[in-house]
Amino acid sequence: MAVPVSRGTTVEGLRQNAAMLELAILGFLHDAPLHGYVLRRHIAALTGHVRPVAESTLYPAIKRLEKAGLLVRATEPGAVAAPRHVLRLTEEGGRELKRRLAEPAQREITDENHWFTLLAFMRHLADPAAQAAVLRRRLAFLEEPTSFFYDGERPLRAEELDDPFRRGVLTIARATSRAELAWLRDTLASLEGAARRVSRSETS
Amino acid sequence: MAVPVSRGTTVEGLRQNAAMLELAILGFLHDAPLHGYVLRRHIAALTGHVRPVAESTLYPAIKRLEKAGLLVRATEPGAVAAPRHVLRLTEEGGRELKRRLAEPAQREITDENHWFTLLAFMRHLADPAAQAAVLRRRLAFLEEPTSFFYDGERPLRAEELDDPFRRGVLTIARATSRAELAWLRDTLASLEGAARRVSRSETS
DNA sequence: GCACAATACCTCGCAGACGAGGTATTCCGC
DNA sequence: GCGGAATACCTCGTCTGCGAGGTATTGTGC
Repeated sequence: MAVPVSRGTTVEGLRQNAAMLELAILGFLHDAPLHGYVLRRHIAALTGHVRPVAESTLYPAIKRLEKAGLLVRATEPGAVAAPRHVLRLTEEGGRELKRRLAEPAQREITDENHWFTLLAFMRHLADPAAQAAVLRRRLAFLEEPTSFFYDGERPLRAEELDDPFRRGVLTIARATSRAELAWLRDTLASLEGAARRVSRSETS
Repeated sequence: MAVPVSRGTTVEGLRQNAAMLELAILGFLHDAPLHGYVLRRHIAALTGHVRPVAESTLYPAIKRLEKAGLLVRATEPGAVAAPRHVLRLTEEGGRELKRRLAEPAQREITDENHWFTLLAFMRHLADPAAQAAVLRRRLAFLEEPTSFFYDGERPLRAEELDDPFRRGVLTIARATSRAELAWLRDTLASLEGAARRVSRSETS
């Protein structure tokens, strides 16, 4: 099974959900300055169907990022209603976004919700070699032989289960894994091609 | 887009992650009495590769369930080390498990992590009609045309995206969805057969 | 015979999630 | 001319998540 059940479990520090939300905020603001209400709708579109974000979670998150100097607010007269706080990424905010995209916590790699959020903004990490490095971490995770159900140490396969619901979990997970592995290998190949072209043009 | 951005966001009340952990505890204890340490390894095997659970989250959760009368402890001399607290589901705990399996919060239906946990213990909800009702909720969710990325109101398809990473998200999500829809329809058909057999034998 | 890992459980404190509630403005239907 | 919805933001209190740390016992390698 090789499931580590020792101190700490993750080295990565607290705030796993917060990290995902903050990444989405930074990612959307990298495209264009937005005010909170529109940002909320963007986030609802991205992850809301799976995992809704409450207003009372979003607004404090914006404040945290402002306090950390990653974004600034400009109050504008409301176009249609109350005055709006237009949020703009600072240079430090842009750097932090790239750092978070390049060095995601392990949970960001393993949890599909987090991983999809990471992928949604991965293009902002302009360097193809750095992008490939992150995809390779996901590839390594998917290549580990893990199941959800075990007979002692041995992972069980769908065919070995009587329970139709547990069999469903494994069937679905396997289909996802197959599709993602194919996509990962394709995309890694083209990123590695791009990385070679970049390094060639730099040395010439 | 039809993403509701109004009061509340979810009616279901707090404790979404807690609900998932508690379900896993109740579900494992329904099979057999366990002590905390073994329970922790079971949970690590089930969801730990994706989303590890810290000791300092598990033990308080056990206490909550004990306080709520859903499980009882019996202290046993440690077989190999310190004394162990063997946890056993109460009758009320068994009923609560079934209630949670039959009436999951919406997040339990939409978030894959939660949904897989629900499926892992769905067999404890012995009634095939009740099981089918839960699967139908997931089916309805998957049949809604939702994307992660939009052009205004219109959901974008993988082919329309330039960004290879966002295209990946949609490709993977589509593969998952296809596999799950096939499994859901199969399983619903056989559950509905089982439900008919049950009701026939009850009336005869 | 001594350190170290594994077993087995616990508390504390900080920070985050979010429902409930509040405020103010504008637009639309009637 | 008024009620309701949408826009736009905010605070408060409660509960939860979890890293850091603590305690005690048994088994294993050197």
